[in-house]
Amino acid sequence: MKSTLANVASRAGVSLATASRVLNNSAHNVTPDLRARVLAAVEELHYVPNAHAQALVRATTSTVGVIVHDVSDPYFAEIAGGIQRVATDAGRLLMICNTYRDAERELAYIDLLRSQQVEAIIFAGSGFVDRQVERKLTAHLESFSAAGGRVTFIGRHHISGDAVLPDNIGGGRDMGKALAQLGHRHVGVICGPAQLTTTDDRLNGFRAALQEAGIDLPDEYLIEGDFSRDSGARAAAALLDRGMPITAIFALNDLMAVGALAALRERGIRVPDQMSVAGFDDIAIARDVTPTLTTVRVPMAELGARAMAMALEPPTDHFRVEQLPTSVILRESTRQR
Amino acid sequence: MKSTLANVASRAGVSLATASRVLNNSAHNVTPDLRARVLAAVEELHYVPNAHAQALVRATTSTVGVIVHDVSDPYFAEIAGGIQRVATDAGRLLMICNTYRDAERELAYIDLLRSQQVEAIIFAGSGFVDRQVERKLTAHLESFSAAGGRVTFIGRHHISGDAVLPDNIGGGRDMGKALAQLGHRHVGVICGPAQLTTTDDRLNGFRAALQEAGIDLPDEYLIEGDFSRDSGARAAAALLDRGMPITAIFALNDLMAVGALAALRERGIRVPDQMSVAGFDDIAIARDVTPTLTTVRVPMAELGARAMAMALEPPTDHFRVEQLPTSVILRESTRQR
DNA sequence: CTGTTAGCGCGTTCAG
DNA sequence: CTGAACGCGCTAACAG
Repeated sequence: MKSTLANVASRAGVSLATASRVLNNSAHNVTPDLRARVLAAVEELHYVPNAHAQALVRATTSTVGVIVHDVSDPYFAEIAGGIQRVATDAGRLLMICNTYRDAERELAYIDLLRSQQVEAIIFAGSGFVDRQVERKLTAHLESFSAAGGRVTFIGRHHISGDAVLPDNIGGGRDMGKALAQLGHRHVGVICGPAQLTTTDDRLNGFRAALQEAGIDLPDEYLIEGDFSRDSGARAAAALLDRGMPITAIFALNDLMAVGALAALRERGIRVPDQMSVAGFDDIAIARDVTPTLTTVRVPMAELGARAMAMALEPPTDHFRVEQLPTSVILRESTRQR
Repeated sequence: MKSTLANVASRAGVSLATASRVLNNSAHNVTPDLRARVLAAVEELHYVPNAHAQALVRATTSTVGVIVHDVSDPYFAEIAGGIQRVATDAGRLLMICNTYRDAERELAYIDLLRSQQVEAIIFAGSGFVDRQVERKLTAHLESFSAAGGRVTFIGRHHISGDAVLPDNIGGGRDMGKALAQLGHRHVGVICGPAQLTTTDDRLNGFRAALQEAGIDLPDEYLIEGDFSRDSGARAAAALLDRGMPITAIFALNDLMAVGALAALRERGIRVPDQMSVAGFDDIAIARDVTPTLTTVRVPMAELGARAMAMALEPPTDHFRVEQLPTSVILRESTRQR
């Protein structure tokens, strides 16, 4: 016996409409007697409404899509946690999709989520600088928004929509100031993928601060990673091989900084005595590596929570952009030069 | 203009059925001419099929539910990654739900996923020893299975269903042997929540190995944590405060071991010189903490991948149970006594 | 090869 | 206060 409203109704000896009403606490009142009979039938049949049938007839779905680069990356895991919390409180279900930084997959997921009639889509993680990609993205989202779907971005700009951003430029600048103040004049930087806006912002802020302090940041001091731990290790090694007089390494995220720490250890270079290391994000393990990692704290969970909240609020006539502050946290991996 | 099949059909000047056929590559062949017109209309209208309407009429949904304790825990993040990979390859969409170890929430999610008509539910993470809870769980799952839903468990037994298990008992035993061999005769153990089967298995295996080596494991050497990093730190501190002659601490998961490492560092106790520390799982950061962490490797991603694969295979007449091997990995945090 | 039609399970008018 | 009937968007017979 399938668990459908019709079965519940007939078992309770009432009409379909009545059964529906008691399940939805409809404005129409139902006789306590009938109500009880329906509830009993629901219990006996282990009835749960078919969400798809409901979705077909209701205006909205109460499920929201989340598109991230990779949830198993602690940065996104933290953000997802923040989103989840607010979503759960609001009775929303999450569909989490990993793009693994593939722009095409991102587009495919938008369609997929659209086909699921999600009420909102939250993008977490940096966007692509590529103009072409952004255009396609916008086109795909347009049909979604047109149908009443809400869209929110976390840490991505150059795009039309509500957004909540960590202050990447400010964070980069503050780290630049901090390292300059510590007396470092030659700093190697492990960047993220060139086409990500996050990379741009953090680096630009950092470079600006150095310039203010009269410090140059030549191109050969820069090296590209992909925000993963292992790429950080490789990049640090490569940086060392270039034989430059650097006294500090700034990785544009913590995961790469952790990799750099490992690479330095392997080569017997003591941190911070021989080389200072700094990261960005302040993921949980930043406190557990040795030495503990100096970094820029990004309020990840809060970023996620705010984005979810915005997506649930009624749309405004203009796009809202919220910026959340970042702050440098000095730990053991950096020291005065 | 809403994006529906009907609109696509009328725009292409064909019938609903024809439009449906070209979109589903139905066995029925369609004239190239008509096919092209439909495809063009799809393009212009940015049409994506309504998954709910499809679900209502199709046998199965191609989305599977995943119930975990907490995805932002690296252990589950790894497992989820493995599930995700196989799911993506098989064209399945994932709905990930966090229970935060709340048995009630777990039951609620089963109903929720059932209402979403998911084709399978995968449970990741230890079950509860509680008989009452298991009974309720089984009851909820029964109606799901009865309707053709598939169920797979990761690391949970005492329950009827297909399962893939890490060899927790064997892992515990091997670690017991290893520590005994290193000469440790007084080992403090930081356990997980008492009602989780994982805690039982790992501890029982460990205790058995110690006994074989003629080593006692008195109750005051045990302390309960909740598998989180901070609980590990607290537990280690408490263990030290008891003033016992322990020379090693075995935490039943890596996260707690990392916490213990932090607590020891804070008290100025050198690892492994003054105290050896071991964990369980081999999460990524086990290699990045200092000293690197001795642990029992659990093939987490593989666990997830196998579970997803099993859920996708046709059901058998009996429950299948696969056990994946674990192995001790000796690193720097333990040493000969 | 193509079009017409009958449901899938549910919420919601509209009469009674 | 209750029930019958319609339609959401789509697929799968069934005719033509």
